[in-house]
Amino acid sequence: MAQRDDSVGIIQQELTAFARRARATAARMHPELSLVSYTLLAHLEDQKGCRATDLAAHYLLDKSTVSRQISALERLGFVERRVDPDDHRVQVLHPTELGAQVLASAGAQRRQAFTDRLADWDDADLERFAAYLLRYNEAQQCLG
Amino acid sequence: MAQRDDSVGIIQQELTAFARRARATAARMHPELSLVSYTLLAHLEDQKGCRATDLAAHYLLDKSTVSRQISALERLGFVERRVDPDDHRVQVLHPTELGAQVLASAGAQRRQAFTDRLADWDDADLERFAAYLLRYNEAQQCLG
DNA sequence: CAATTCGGGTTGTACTATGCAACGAACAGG
DNA sequence: CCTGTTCGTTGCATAGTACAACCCGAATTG
Repeated sequence: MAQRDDSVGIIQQELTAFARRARATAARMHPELSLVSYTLLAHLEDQKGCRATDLAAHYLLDKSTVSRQISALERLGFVERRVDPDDHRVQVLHPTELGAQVLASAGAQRRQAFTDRLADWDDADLERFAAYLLRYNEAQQCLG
Repeated sequence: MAQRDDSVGIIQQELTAFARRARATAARMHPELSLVSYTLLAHLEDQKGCRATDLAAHYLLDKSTVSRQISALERLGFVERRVDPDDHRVQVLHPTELGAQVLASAGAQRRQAFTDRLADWDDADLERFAAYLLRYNEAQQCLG
């Protein structure tokens, strides 16, 4: 049991340390797209467009926060709003061509940074690490 | 190689998703100690006291940010400053008794949340996951 | 149809976290 | 001493965030 507790403690500590540095790391990697903007824009691309309310629900953010983030992204020309013809309250958000490019570029930089950092890992370890993270985050989703 | 790239991509995505939620999660778990305050205070306890500059270097923060965070923690009575007798520029920071209690309480809540979330993992998986996270973060340190 | 409620977004306000630049204080070496 | 370096604080600016109050359009209901 002590061994198990140790493992949990390390996992807690190391994930916390990572989270603590993530924002600054993102800012250094791609200054043009903050971690928040990156995740919102990536979600829009994944979902092939969605509403501001959906983003708020998915990232546990207040709708006002999302509204401002989207305004900023629109000002930068990274997202565009399309009013839903069936319900004029709703704006369906999509990345613009430019937004998609910037997102791809930031994504490539993130990917490269991770590739470098994991360069000396062997394939089997990488695969298991990826599987563990997936499993961990799936469990987290369920807690709301 | 494709398999390897997939693994890297998943690791990038899942760590990003975790980071994105960490702040809000911490706020829900222990409202009296934000993620930032928690990590700084925890580091002080781990290191049995250290300088503001050390905290800044470790967490990639500006020294002014650390200065203000420490001021806030001092105002709350969670840390105390001891001027180094050998160098009057330096303040060695320590958690107070109260700070240690609050830290222990927040730590217990974090620990419990992780224990719950990892309840159905077997010991060997936990140990390997912990080892992977340690290895990952060690590599990150070196890039600083 | 009119009135009410509901859902999606925006805006006002306030607060926290953060960085950069300018500074002050103290040490270190000539 | 004078100069450069290190540690920390403070002034200023900015981003991210929440909450509450609001507006607008849609749905419901009497």
